[in-house]
Amino acid sequence: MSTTFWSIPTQSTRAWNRHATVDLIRFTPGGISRVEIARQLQLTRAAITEIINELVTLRLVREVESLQAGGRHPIALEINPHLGKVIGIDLGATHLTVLLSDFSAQVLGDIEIPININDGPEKILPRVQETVQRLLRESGSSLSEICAAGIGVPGPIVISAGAVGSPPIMRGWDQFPIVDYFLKFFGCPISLNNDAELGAVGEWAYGAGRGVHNLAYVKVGTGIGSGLLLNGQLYRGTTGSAGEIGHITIEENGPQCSCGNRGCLEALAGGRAISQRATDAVLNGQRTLLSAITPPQMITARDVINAARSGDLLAQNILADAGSHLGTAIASLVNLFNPSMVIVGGNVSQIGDLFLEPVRRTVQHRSLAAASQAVRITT
Amino acid sequence: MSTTFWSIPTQSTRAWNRHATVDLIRFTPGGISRVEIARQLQLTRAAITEIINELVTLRLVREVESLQAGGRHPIALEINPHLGKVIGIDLGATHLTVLLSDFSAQVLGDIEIPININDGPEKILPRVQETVQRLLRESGSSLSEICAAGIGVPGPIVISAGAVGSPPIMRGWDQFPIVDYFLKFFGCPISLNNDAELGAVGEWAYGAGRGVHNLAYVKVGTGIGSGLLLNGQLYRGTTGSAGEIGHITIEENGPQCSCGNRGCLEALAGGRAISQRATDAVLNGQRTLLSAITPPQMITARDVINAARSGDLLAQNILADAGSHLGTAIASLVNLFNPSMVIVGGNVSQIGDLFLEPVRRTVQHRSLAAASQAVRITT
DNA sequence: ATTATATCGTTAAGTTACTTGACAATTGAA
DNA sequence: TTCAATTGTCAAGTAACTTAACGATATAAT
Repeated sequence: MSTTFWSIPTQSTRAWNRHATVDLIRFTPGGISRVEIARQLQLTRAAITEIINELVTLRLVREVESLQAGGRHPIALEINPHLGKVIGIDLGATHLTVLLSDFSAQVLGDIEIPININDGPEKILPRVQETVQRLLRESGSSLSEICAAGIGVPGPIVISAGAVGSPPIMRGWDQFPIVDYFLKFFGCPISLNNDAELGAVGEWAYGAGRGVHNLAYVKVGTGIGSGLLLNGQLYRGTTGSAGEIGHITIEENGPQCSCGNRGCLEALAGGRAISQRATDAVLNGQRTLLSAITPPQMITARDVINAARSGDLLAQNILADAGSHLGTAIASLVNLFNPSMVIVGGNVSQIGDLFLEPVRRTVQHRSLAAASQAVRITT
Repeated sequence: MSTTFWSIPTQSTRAWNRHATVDLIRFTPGGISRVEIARQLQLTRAAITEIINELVTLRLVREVESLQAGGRHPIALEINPHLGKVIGIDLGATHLTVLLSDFSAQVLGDIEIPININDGPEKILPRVQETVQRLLRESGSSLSEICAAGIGVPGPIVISAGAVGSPPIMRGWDQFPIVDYFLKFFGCPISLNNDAELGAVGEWAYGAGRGVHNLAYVKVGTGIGSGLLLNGQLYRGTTGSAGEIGHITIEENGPQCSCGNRGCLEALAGGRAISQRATDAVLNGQRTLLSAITPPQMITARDVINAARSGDLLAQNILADAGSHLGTAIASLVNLFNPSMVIVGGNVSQIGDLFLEPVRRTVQHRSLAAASQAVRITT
């Protein structure tokens, strides 16, 4: 819409373009030439030359070998990997993943351990700290080398407070100053983000959604969240809680959800709903590989996924059913957003088309033609 | 998100700022000074002086009387109303409204007539033409004075074609070149837009949502549509069909909808659902003012609204019920978008809190606290 | 081997659209 | 009458591009 009031941030235009240049270099494996950057950013070679000169003197970018043929060989540019290291922390509902990488996003090591997010920050955060230190030891790095850390959590972020705000599946974490905690530990810039939003940006940068302007990333785990990339920008809403697809209503009188309502998507297709349905089926005496797990109350969503992969019919049916419910929610999302791509992530997406087919079919069926024809759904 | 690739549109920066200036003048009743424009657009007085000089020589803007006190009086600027006139056409499912205004958005006259949109463009468009000519005659204007026309339709727009694409409630209009048709008639720039999107921009510019950055406008009529203003920009999606809230699923096994699915919002809270429920109630012999209308099949949504205003209990219940369903859908929208305001428009919104209260209650109840606390719902 | 052609990166001059800072014009209040 | 407060304007300066020419390499053709 052209009726937006805005002015050019004159003092920072160069900063924007510098940032865009760095991102472009980072997200192009194998390096990229000045001319190619100029083409993609719609600037002239001369302008890029100047920006690159700055970045090279800052030692953020370095020149590597030449590339193609057809004339003078372009000089490949890449992020200087020796500038420092980066820590990534993925705080899930049931698992914690810590990851170490260098500045060019090369992974140097990672650790995954089971946790229960509802133990609260006082118990969990020290465990995160231990895990980070173990990872640093194991990969022969030291804390002083870390020059940035990123944290992903399954709840809405209050940016100003550096905390999560009234999260539906993170009991005890409301308003806890997570960023401050890690700031004291790492002593370097900390970025706290919603896990699904990170997924959306990740897919846009490296994955299936590369370069797509309107993209939704739906992360299915214990909870269900989504990250929205609209008009090429991450959209977070007024208070940073946009994309909470897990608690939109599918059935006005559906089953009870942990958030207190009835018929939420999460109550029909979330990790707990899947394990619950499996438990019920086993208790009812249905024939399935899952009967091997005792007591049946201990069946997890991951067990169901594994059984489905091994060909277990009951598990496959449960997942197809969840996929169909997810499809209904995604159809609503498609009607509202009209994105060009929806990417389904999380553990269930690993079983592939077995889960994705019911999703696709339901979306095709339940969303308007104008929108459903434009959307691609993948993992 | 800072990882967006963009470059300053150098050739058009000035055009942007000029446009922003014009908008600011237009949307400030009583005129605005150069200094105030400079403050709001975050530019210097000198820059604004230059832009204003251009606009004044173009005769688009003119200087009026002085304003306040406290120093030298600022010179008020306003849009030159004598530059030309503008036609607005609102093509609803059951009614057509044509409106004539001058350049400063002062309404000079309007006409409303009942139509049936499903008669198709071949029948309807000539009637629009007649109505426009009648309005021009009645207000003493001529076709040659018109220098712009805006058209609102209740369906998704295909901008490149100047037409609507597979609209759920506009049978026979698919891909009909509406813009071309009016271009031949008016011979001036035509702007074709979705009615709900126009509503969103209108509320943002003049109405309850002035200056709000994340705004959803929900238009409840025969169909239900919505216009989305995200990050201060109108969001239309990949193919221009974003905001189709009318066909998101509320009940997976709900009643049949005209779009072919089950349990769409429109099938539960749209104009046709309201009149249908009233007809059924009368046929079942319930006591209501609506029994006066014969045959009961002829009861319209507007009749139900009128009865509710007169205190009819049945009508009030039907509308409260529809409001509750609408609330469920808006709750989903709030969870996904986290807007700071939702504005409910259309005919039903005229009855005010009687309809809005169930909407508010359901949204409060069904959406996450982080999002529902930030949102205001009005008409 | 030499020349032609193509592409890459750099440099210098020009342009746009601002900002800075000085200044005259206007007004209410001391 | 003088002062302080504002508004609007003007001239000079600046950031961040663009244009255009040029030198540096590389492959392909003669």
